[in-house]
Amino acid sequence: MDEGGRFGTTRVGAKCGRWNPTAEQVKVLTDLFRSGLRTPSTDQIQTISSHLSSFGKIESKNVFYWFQNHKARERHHKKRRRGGAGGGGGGGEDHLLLVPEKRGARTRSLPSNDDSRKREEEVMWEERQRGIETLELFPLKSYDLAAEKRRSMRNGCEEAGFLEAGMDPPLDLNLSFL
Amino acid sequence: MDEGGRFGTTRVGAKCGRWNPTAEQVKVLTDLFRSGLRTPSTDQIQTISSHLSSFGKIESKNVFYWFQNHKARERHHKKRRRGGAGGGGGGGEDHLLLVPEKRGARTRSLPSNDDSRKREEEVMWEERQRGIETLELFPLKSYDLAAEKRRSMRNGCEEAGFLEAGMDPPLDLNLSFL
DNA sequence: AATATATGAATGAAGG
DNA sequence: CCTTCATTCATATATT
Repeated sequence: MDEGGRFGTTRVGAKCGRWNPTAEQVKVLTDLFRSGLRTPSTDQIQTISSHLSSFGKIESKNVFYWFQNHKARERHHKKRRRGGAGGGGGGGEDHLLLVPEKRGARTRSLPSNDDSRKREEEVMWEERQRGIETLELFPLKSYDLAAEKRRSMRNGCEEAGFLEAGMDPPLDLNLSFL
Repeated sequence: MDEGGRFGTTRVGAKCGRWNPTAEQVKVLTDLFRSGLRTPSTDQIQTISSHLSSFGKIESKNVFYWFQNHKARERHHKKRRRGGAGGGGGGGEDHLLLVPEKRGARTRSLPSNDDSRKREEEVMWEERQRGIETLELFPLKSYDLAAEKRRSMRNGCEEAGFLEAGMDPPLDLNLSFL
């Protein structure tokens, strides 16, 4: 059937688990995207979400994920371009007035002139790596916890399946090693 | 499409190129986080990593990234509210025994061994470390430890009525609000 | 109904 | 720390 079922607040598959954008919401989001907006700031997300809430339930994270996904897929979507299905509804005519968001204007407003606060945390990690790499090989201490578990695979991608099957993990959360 | 994703214990199906934490690993990390640990030191990272290696392949950087991501996202989830995800599979009780670190024994500062290189960045970190030195006791807010794995997705509709913010959004499609 | 595709949601990894 | 990219999982929807 056509996607006509998802109009207004009467969406066919509108369950509670997952946000199902209405056609209007998608349209606005798409317009914003086509206008150049790719990574909205927190403030913009809030604003967009508030305005889009008039068309149905929506949260800020939905807007955040939408742009995140749309941007990521727009780039990797050049190969298998297929008809718009699912939420790709659309079809509508409306003009959009959007002011182009300047890149770099985030909520955090990182001052560009303040270079003194330029802490090199990357270096921090690099230094950490150096120390860890040389330490990770030899045993640190003795843990009774290590003897508790009998892991079957330490090498390879597939882990064991004794965890989530419904049984409790064989370990007791004794984290006193810290 | 292949849907053999997270079945059983871990997210089997993921490739080996990326760390795929097991349920136990996530549980331990979550417990540590709940205990107040936010920015583990190098020592703590390597210790945690060593212990967690019993449950599967893991590297120090995985622990480092996990805490970084978890902290950042936990903060965002304050506003973004997460949807139906994991469901707290297993989720039993978790008794955590954390030995408070000795005050003054800065985990980050390497002992007066022969550490000749001391960056300024570390000083910045030290002041932050002080925050977690005295965190073992005060109760953290309830963290959603239900995000470990998604196995029980048969959750009923939790809500459908409470929208955030007002119910009187302007109907104009003018997106000049940005 | 079964399969395929689109897309929402989550998170590991990395950059700055 | 904060922001962003890349992958992956999970599910709604379309198509056959």
